[in-house]
Amino acid sequence: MGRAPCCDKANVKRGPWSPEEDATLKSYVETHGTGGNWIALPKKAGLRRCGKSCRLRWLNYLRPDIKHGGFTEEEDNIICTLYAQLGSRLNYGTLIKLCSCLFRWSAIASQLPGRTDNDVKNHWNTKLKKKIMSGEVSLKALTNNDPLIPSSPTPSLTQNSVFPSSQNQNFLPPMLSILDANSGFNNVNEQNISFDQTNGLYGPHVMDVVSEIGASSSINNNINPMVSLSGEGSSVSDSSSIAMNNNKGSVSQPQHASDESMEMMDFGFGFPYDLVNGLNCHYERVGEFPPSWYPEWVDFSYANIKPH
DNA sequence: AATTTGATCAACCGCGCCTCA
DNA sequence: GTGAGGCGCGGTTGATCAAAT
Repeated sequence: MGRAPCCDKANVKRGPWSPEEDATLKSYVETHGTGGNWIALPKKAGLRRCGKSCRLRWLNYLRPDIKHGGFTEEEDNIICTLYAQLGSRLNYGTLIKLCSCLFRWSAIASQLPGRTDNDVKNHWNTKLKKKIMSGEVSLKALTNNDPLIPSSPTPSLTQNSVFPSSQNQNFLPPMLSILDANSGFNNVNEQNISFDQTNGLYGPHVMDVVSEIGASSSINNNINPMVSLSGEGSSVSDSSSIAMNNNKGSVSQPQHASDESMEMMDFGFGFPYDLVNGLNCHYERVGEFPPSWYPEWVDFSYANIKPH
């Protein structure tokens, strides 16, 4: 039995908004505000629309500070830069996808005044991704001097965090740190995972491990991987942790190897395997991703990106 | 001129998380 | 502590328009 629908779908209008509906919604919100209840708003405003639809229309189109039109080159750069920080972290995971940790377009959008997460997402999927694939644009990590990056690592990580401290010269990059934490996965141990810090290359076994995660037969059935991100979706986080959790059903873990393991090769949100592989599993541009920088990278996503 | 293909983006959808009774 | 209601998120769909054939 699924959840109850948020509205009576038979009696609400769907599809494109008419200018009259826009005017009604805009006028109502500007006069009365949302009242903290989008579900009740359409009835009060006299609209035959779902509350969620009203909210989306307001946030993505009618809000007074919304920017319409093409993205500037500067905005593209910001998106690419932030994607390199946040997006690639997601790619590390296949794993993270497994763990239901969602990539946050809203975090990127929050750095672009007047842009919505929907805008940024569409722009990325339709234009930037293609530019990157064609080599026209490159994903570039920020430097430590970049104003978007904290000047020093924020004290946000708990002692239980699997992410390494800046002082640890032998840490693995994030993906392997995560893998390493999930000791329930077969073949994940110091003998068969290697990372050449001089050349910035993962050892050849890494992708085998990642692929293995996509196959339920290789996962210890008693263990459910879970990434717990405190503050997710609400406010700035002051801690983060990655923990193992045995609660069945709390985390989406593939139950059938075939489809899920194939899907794994896509690494989430349409990022082709080859590109992800190039970016994350072989640090050909190691100069742009100095290993000593990873801790800040990790911190950054939790401590400095503020949701709307 | 007609048709097909591709690009764009507004809108919908389902689901996880949060709040509150 | 629990469950319902609501919010906010990323993923996906589909309508529309432009370009190509």
